[in-house]
Amino acid sequence: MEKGQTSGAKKPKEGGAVGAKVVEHVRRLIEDGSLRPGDRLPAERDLALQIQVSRPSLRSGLRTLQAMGVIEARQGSGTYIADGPPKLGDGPLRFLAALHGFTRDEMFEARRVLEVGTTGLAAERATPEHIARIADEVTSMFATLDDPQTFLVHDLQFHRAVAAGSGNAVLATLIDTVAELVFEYRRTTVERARDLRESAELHRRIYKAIRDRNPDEARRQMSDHLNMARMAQAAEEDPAAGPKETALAPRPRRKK
Amino acid sequence: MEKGQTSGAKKPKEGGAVGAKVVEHVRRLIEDGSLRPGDRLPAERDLALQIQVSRPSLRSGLRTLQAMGVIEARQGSGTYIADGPPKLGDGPLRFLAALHGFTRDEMFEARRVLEVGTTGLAAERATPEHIARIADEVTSMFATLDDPQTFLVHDLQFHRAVAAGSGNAVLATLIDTVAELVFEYRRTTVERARDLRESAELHRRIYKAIRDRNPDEARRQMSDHLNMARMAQAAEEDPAAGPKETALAPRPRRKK
DNA sequence: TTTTCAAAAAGGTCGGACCACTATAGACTT
DNA sequence: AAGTCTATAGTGGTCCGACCTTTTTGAAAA
Repeated sequence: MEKGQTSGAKKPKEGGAVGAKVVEHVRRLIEDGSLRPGDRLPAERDLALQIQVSRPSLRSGLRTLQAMGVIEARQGSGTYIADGPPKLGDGPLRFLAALHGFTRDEMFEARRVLEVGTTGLAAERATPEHIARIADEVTSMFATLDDPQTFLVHDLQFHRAVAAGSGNAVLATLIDTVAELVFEYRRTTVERARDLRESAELHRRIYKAIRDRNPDEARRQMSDHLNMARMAQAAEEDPAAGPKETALAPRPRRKK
Repeated sequence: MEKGQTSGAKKPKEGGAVGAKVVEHVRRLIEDGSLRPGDRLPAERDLALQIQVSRPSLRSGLRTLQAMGVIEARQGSGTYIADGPPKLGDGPLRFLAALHGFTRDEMFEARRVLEVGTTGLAAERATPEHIARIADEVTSMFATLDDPQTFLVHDLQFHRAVAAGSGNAVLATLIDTVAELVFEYRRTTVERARDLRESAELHRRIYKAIRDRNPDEARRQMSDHLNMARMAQAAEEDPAAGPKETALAPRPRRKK
């Protein structure tokens, strides 16, 4: 009470989240079409004035939007609405995996549920362009059998291409989120992989089923592939034997 | 260059994101077991010292974690690691829906792929406790046929309970994310609903199939239910006739 | 016309001060 | 002594203003 204040401190508008106000404002701009992917937002100093919040609070809200993958800030240039393919940041799932001890098997099972259904849809609806892209990835996989890291990239791209072939962006986004996490993890073990050729062959069969417009076969092949991949990864992790509690999150070490 | 600086300004450690440093630090604490759900983080001022960043930067990182649903800040008390059920904030998907124009049909299709597979798993593995909870929700639905809003809550709870019955937390999280968005939207139209009784009946059939350990039947019933729900919502939106481009995201109004 | 470079613009970071809410220890009442 | 109330310390929330780094851009120079 005795010390003076450098400048002014206003009254707190509502109770809590001024940052939320920013998110809400931007959401409205997007939902009513004023902002579209690729557009640039007003400068922070200007936007702060428009929304009637301070710049720190504005930045707080923008940071939230950034974490959600909605906007992208480029220093010196501006802040832009994300325009790439829909992306549900891999961060969240990764944290959830660490927090709740998601196991590798759970991740693969989730992929199986997602991708089996989606692959069936792709077999029904994929356009020739989609099918061509899927074929390209299969070819690339066969071409990189001796380079596990690159092989893995094309593996992921293959699954992305199939998901795109389903024509359902929601499913494609979900698959991408889960698959990316699995692949990121596998990147560290793939060097010990066996049977890259067999893996490529299984992908080829999925491709053929989609090309032949055979949803049931496509589903079956995708299911087989993911089961195989799950076991392969288990073997890579524990070359010895019995894979058991191998989780993405580590042992529960408690301090208290 | 000519004006004095109030206080100090350090050299920029690395290139860019100091906030990312915070996220990374917390991630490590979680992944190595030092922080577990429900734990309290050190006070911002202390944590900032530990990580060697300023408090604003620390808060920036914490805001990111908050957006990901990893932490929860309680004013006057502290910042805590989220402990509830895994939650992949609905925010992101909602924005993606607005940005990329996800349609209602796409959302329902994603749910169908996710929930049909998951329901099959639930029919195989649900414990008696899980089954009891599913039964409770069905009962509640029949008890609230005259209160659409409450009915809807139990509808959502039913699907959550089924997902929990699958024993797969990853799938449960994904379903929750998508379903919540769909329900949030439907909350605005459900007042015009017809046939709440028929909807309850369909849920009861899913429950029975799970109880009877009949995965195929459970899958079939869930698929039917979601198809029916999709059409029902279309009717609620457009009581007149032909449901067409009704999307979660609005018309593309462009300024330029 | 092309190249160069310095100013402007925009996001990133920082320190400090103050506000609002919570929880708790100590004082007061009973 | 037990219960209640209140002052206070602690913690997150907000704001300001200044400065840094990067990008962009337009004018000057070649």
